[in-house]
Amino acid sequence: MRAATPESRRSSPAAVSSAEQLIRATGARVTQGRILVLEVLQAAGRAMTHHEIEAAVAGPLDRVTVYRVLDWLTREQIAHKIPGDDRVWRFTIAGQKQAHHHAHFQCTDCSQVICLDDVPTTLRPRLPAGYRSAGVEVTVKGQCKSCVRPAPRRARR
Amino acid sequence: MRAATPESRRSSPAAVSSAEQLIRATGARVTQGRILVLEVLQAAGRAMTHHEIEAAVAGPLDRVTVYRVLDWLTREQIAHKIPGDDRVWRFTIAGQKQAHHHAHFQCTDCSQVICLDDVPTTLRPRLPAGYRSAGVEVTVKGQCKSCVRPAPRRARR
DNA sequence: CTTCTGATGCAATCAAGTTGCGTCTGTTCG
DNA sequence: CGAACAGACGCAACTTGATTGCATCAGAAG
Repeated sequence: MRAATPESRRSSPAAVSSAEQLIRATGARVTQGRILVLEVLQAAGRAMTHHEIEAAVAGPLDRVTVYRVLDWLTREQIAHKIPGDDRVWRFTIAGQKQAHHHAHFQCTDCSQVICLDDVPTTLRPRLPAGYRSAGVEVTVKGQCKSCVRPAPRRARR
Repeated sequence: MRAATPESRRSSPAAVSSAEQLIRATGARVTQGRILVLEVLQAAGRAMTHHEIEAAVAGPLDRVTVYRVLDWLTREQIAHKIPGDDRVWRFTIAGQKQAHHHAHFQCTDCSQVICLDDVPTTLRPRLPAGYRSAGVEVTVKGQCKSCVRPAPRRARR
């Protein structure tokens, strides 16, 4: 799975991930923080909060750095920033099919967010005169797999 | 438009509003704070932040009281709590047609939110196995009337 | 009018997120 | 390879929307 990069300067055996390539492609600096955070996001199949990401990152990365990396990833369109019902941002890797329209699912019990890729958000709502639409966000509310049957996991707050 | 209430104990000429009736119907106490906040929400045709509501209320109501009234209104299903892109809650009166499905519009410039009542949110997205849907929220992103043409009003923050 | 429950006001507190600044480190260039 | 520079990082302080504890006040019932 080795990529075209000439040599791995890092000792980690799983080095030169697609994360690193993705970051390098932007032309910006390829730093440890960016690689680690992006790898975490890629590994997770769901939207993660800043807290979760910070905890999941291997090396100890500063709170603020994680915020800044996430902000940068969002600006670079690599990640996607989602407002939740608990006033906490969540982030996911922005896949290509999620370019303009795609839907999210948010659990009303544990606030977890996942992406729903196969939702045809073809509806074109009628806006009041003078308003301009730039896209539609669809969020399905309900209970996730983990909360629908067992005792609901309450949101961490 | 006078209601069945025997006597208005308040000096305000426009007394015994539908707000007061609505609150009385819940069986809970009819207090000044609740009336004032609900009247503000009813008068506004859009979603308001806590700040806006506090400013719009006539008598000086404590910050915390406004929070608590809004919380109560939301629990009572009279109001509707909307998470925005600026980490600020917004509230609207929950009309009957907005019972389960209805859409919001949020301006990407000034963060203002309005309700779109006539959006047929008939889409029924396919969820992963084990997930249970409890409703769909549709949010249209774009520019509002005030921000589409003149210099954009930046969000208050 | 009295009583009682629950709403209110005030102050303190919380937590997610942001900012300023000095230091460190990728990257480039010689 | 080593120096130089811009940009990223770490730390601490700060901002702000929202929440909580507690003493007091005020609807509603009797």
